Amino acid sequence: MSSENVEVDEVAWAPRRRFGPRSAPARRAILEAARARFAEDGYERATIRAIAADAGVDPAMVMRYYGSKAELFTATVRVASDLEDLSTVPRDEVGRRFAGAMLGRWERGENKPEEAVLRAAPTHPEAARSMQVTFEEQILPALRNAFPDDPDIDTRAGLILTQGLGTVLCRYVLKIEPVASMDFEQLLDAVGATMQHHLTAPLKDAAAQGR
Amino acid sequence: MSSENVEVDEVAWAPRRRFGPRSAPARRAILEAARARFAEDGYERATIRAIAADAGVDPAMVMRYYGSKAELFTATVRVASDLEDLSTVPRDEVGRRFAGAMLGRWERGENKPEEAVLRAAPTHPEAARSMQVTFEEQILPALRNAFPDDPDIDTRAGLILTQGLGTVLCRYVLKIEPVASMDFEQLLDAVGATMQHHLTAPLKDAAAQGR
DNA sequence: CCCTTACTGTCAACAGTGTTGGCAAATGAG
DNA sequence: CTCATTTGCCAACACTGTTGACAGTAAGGG
Repeated sequence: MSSENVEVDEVAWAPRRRFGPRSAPARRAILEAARARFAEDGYERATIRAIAADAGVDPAMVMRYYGSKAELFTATVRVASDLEDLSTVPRDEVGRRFAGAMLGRWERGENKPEEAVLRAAPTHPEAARSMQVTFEEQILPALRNAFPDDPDIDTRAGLILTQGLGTVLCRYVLKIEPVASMDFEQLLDAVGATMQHHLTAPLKDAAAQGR
Repeated sequence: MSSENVEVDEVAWAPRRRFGPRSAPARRAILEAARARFAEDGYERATIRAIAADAGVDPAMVMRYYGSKAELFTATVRVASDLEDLSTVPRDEVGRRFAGAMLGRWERGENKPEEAVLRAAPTHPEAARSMQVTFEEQILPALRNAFPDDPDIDTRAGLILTQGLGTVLCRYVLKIEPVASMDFEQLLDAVGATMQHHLTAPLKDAAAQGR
């Protein structure tokens, strides 16, 4: 391999590797098996060998196609969750609507990738960062759209996240009673109310630091 | 069903076997090193070999004294969190006081065992169960004491847990902005208010399908 | 046709993990 | 002293993520 012939096309950090179309079925099978294993067993307990066995390929192929276990994980959690438009919702109902959108997916079980990343986040910084990105790209714009004139909307969105993530964690991940078995409508009512509180209640002045 | 053992030795929490007092320093060193490693690295990334190296003992000694990595973990998270008596607090201030007690420990960094168990809980069912026990033995009695006549206090305590755990998760574990860098007093005010809401706001009737 | 080249797959190996059992030294009781 | 128990060290096992060498395989050009 001569040096002049090598094209240094943007491979610096690009996750884009070049593979022929012949391996597409194998790659897809790997991704599918990884999604299931990660969601069910969590990041650490899901082994590459098990994923490869589920997909019917050699473990080395997983490495070849996805680089590492961490990259395979990030590939599985690449999801575009479409949050409904909240700009037309009455301001005193946004909290309830947001709670319904967030909890509803978990209640219906349409949350495989999110469950995987939430289970991995506390011990895997990359997963935690993925949650930060999801918050900034999904939740924050939706709430900014609903309250375009509120200067504190970012802080309020963060507070809403604490209530939402905590509910999801207790009910669907840790399964802590009585939250796990609580009537969904009752839970939705309470969580929606506190989210609404975070959205509209006056915030304590924190300008003491900005002299 | 109370057992007769009243004296809980700091070190003598070995599974079944009895060990001589000569190994007490080693056992204590192991427990201390494990506490630090589990809190900092999480359950899976904290290796027994590293814990043994920190404690200056052979990895096999960890197994001999604590049986397994999981048992060592449960030994480290045996914590008696002192929750203040809430029975004398005015009813409209319990939420704020509880938020201060829960978040204050994390803000001051007095939370090593809790951080370890919270990081491990999403992927380790035993850790999740440990959180259930903590909720039942610490949080629930304290709130029952503060609201002895409320028949829904268990449900309300669960709702409070969702707000509390979510806040801790976002701010101290996942470090999601803007919650992580938010002014503590402002955060405490908002979280305390929603906890108060969970405590005193009317609950939606869930008896429709209950009977 | 063969030859070249890149892609696809298989296998073995490496360093690291939790865990186990064997064996030597130390300690204390008789 | 002898002897049994405790304490510690070491090597090994099965497993993990990861790497590299090697063998088929499809495509394209002479």
